[in-house]
Amino acid sequence: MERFAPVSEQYDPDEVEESTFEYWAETDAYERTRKHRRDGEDFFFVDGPPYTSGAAHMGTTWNKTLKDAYIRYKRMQGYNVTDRPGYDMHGLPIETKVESKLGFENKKDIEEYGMEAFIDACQEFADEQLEGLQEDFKSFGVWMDWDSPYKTASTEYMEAVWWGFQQAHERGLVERGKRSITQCPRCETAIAKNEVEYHQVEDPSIYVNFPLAEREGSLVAWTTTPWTVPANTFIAVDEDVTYAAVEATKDGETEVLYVAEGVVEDVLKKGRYQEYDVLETLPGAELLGWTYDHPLADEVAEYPDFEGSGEVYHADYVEVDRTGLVHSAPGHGQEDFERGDELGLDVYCPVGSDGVYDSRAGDYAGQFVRDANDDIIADLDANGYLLASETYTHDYGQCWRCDTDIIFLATDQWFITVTDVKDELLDNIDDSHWYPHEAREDRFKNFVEESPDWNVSRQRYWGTPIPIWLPEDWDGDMDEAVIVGTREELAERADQAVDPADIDLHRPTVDDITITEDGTTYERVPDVFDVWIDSSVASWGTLDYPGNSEAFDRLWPADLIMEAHDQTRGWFWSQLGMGTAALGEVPYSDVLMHGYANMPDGRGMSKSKNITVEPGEVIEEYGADPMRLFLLSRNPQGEDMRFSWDETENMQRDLNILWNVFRFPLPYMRMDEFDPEAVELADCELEAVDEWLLSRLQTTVEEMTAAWDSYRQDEALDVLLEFLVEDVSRFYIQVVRERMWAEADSDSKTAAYATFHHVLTKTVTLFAPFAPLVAEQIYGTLTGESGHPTVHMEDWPEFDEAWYEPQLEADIETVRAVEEAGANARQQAGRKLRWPATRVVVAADADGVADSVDRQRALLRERLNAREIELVEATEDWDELAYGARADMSVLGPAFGGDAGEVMDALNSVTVARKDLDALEAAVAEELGREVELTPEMVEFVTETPEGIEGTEFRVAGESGGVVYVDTELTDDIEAEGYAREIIRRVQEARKDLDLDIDAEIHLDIAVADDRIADLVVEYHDLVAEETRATLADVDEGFHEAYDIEGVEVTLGVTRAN
RNA sequence: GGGCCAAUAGCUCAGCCAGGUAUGAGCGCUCGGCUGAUAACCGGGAGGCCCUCGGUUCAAAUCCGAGUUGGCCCA
Repeated sequence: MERFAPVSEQYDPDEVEESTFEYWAETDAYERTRKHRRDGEDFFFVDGPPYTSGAAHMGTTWNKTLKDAYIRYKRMQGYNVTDRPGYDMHGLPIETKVESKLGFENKKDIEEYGMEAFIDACQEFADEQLEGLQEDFKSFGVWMDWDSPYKTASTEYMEAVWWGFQQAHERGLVERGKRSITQCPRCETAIAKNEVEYHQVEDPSIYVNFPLAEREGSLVAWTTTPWTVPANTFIAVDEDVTYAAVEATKDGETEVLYVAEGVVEDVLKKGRYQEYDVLETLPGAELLGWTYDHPLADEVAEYPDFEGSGEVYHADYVEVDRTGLVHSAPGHGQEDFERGDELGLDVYCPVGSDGVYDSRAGDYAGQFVRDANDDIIADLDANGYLLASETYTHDYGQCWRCDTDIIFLATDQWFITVTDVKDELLDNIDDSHWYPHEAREDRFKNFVEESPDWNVSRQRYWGTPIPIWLPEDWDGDMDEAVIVGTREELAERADQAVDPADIDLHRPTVDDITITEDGTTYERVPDVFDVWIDSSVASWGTLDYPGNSEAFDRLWPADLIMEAHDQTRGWFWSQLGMGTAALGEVPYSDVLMHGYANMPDGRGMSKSKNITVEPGEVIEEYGADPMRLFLLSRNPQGEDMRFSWDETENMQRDLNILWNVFRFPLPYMRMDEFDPEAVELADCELEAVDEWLLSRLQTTVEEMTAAWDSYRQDEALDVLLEFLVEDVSRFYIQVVRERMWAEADSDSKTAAYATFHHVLTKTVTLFAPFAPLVAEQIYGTLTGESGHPTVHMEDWPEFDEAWYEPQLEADIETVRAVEEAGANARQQAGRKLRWPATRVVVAADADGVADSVDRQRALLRERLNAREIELVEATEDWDELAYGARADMSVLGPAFGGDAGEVMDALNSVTVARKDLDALEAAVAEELGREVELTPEMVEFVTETPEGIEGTEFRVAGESGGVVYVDTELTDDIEAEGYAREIIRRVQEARKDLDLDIDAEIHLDIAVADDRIADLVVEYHDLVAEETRATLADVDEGFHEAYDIEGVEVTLGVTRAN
């Protein structure tokens, strides 16, 4: 880019985006930046892979923006950053999308269509989505290695999964087992707990009598799943609860029922018994071991009838609710399963993976379980075991993909038994640093402590095949199983010819491979891994390990990962588990856990409910950089974000200020052919404000760096924007304007140019990680050929002690406070800034303030347009002042106890003529109606503006600074200058209206209607001429305009000279 | 139902950990000013049951308890 080239008058995000993207492409900016840091210290960042279905939403956008910003920051600090993006491409969500695209209803349709073709369709779908996501991420300036993302569906990556699994196996952490799992009968697979969504459904609610075998009466249990009754194995009671034997009468017949004492009346009412009699009460412990007959023994010939079945046991999950006895079927319910496991009971489950009863279910065989509910209820009724039947609306789990009601089944699944290494997991957690720290201590540790073994198997197609080969009559001994870890290993052990360089590890290719060793042939189990397993190995999968070990040896474990808080139990956890199971270590060092992106009103975003703010819309409305700035201005540590259109607009305005600030000096620098390379800042004759701005830059750099390094880029941005808006725009530019405008070359002007150029270049460098697009444009315009090809190759600015002047910063802070108060006082006096004040009196409250004012008198005079600055030291009083007092409650509270508030009010309301404690006590006593004893520590005296003088208090660094008084007395000279400045302003306006270049010379004709004023103005003709680049002359043609200035008519004529 | 987090001006948020008058900040609103950055910039003003209820304390936005609403996670 050409240095100091003219730029558009306004910040236009669209234009900036377009030209920057073009520039990046032309110059290979990304590749060059990476190359530039090739020899830097390694920084291993790992991208948490987004799932490849759908476009980037605001949450993903926030996440990627944060990642991009931190990667850029780290690069600027010299690191060689790993920035490979990742995509999570396997799993049921994509399968169901493809199924619905192809019009499939269930697994059989897939088998008919052909597994290979179906998997190809899934691959194609995932690839398409991946491309869309990449384009989304690029659209807001993210720089990652888009040309070679890691894909969980790639052969290299699946191998990384296999390897990790094999490592876990070698540590003895893989086993097959029956578990009660949540099954989607449509998808015919187990689904993870977090994939279960809860909806309100209406289910049967039945009370079933289980007839006691060895004594009279029945046990009454309640259930909402009649279809689990065939699998009833035992009845659970609470041994510490009291139960009642009740003789109940209905329609002349009596029977004995056992229920918890506390619910007798409720149950009997449900059963519509007319009378009842409590025969006896007994503790639950006495019921233990009682036996009963299966209520569907006739219908289900092969009902659970084995050692220990049909008995009463204690269980912790029993509550005195409904009946106080719980129908338990370990083949279905999860708690039932666990208790049955403890009791050593067999697991009986007469239901297939599609939710259809098998032959063991007798009369119900072939029926879908939920469809059998009515028959079962009818049969129970016919058998005389139905006490009551009604319906019940409750939350019930459904498959997140297809909304089918889930069922609980005990089936054979593969597990990684992370519970065996729980202590190691908890130890390893301490090796990671979490931001915010509490998330690790509270949320994560709680979760890990309570987490069960991992069911890693899914009975599906589009996933990494589980690399387990089993002999035909396998007995469950893992030593007899073959677990393959790499392609090479597979090629070596397979019976078939396998080319490791070429093989696709997906089903069905691997399904056909067998292994024969020592005369035994092994076949692969048909399952695939749960998709969560894929991403759990990202820390080595992203490095193509084990296929390639160089990067792994050098980089692993990850230096940094960052995701939202839902990943606590997701990716943060799965990586810890897999890292520990496979390598005995936590695979990441730093974790930045951010929040969720919510709607402006605080609701969660939801694509399906059409409650979203789309990143594309925001970019279109306000631009990519403003959106990024907004996202990066939010606290990234745990807290949810509310998206705000208004705040995004504000960011655009702030960038417009950046644009204006940078644009301001360009015409002058161009005109004077300023060459930043030829001027050494240290050799310039810097003025105080220049030194001040350079010092402020150091402070800004230091504060920003500290914020970045503690993962608070939002605070860094605050500091930067404040520096830009407050220091550069609102102060430095205002002060430096006259120096820039001066016609003649001067050391002062050069110093201003050099300062400005240096500060702007550094400032835009500091902006680079936040707003990479506009930063690039500005940087290019400031540096031209002399800088790096891209701002993103710049080093992160370092704090430079040599330019740091804290005293000067404090001085200017005081100057600005005084200036602001002075402007206020002027306004009260109705005196414009253009009219000089004869004097300004600063009555300081503190020595430091007085010293600062004293040192900066010249600057203050200029800023306040005052002829004189008078200073009243802190130790002095100004005769005409009155004083008030302010209470210090930290002293007053303990001293006065309950009366403190009252004393405070009195103190605050009185005034005295002197800063005198006795006088104050007297005044307070008067106000309060009684004497109080005050100490100097209790009060702070404050100046108050006396009548007749225009004064305004000011504060410095949160402390009272003093009062600024403006004397607005008019003299001839002041009037003369006032009018002259009014004229200058109007001439400047005319110059602009006439579209004159800033260095164009003019002829100026001034006619003042009032003779006295006309004479006064003549005194300032030189000033007017200089400021407007004018020669005073008669102007007959061209611009003529009459103005009313303070009631005096002034006519100006302006024309271009020559 | 359980765990974690949040609630302060119209909006977005500081302040809370280490209790002491909310001079709260920016934006917005409004009135005024400035004027070769000008769709920029500066000053004044209005605007608060600090989510609710209890407790601790001389004193609570801040600490504690219960609740409400929202977010995430787990049932």
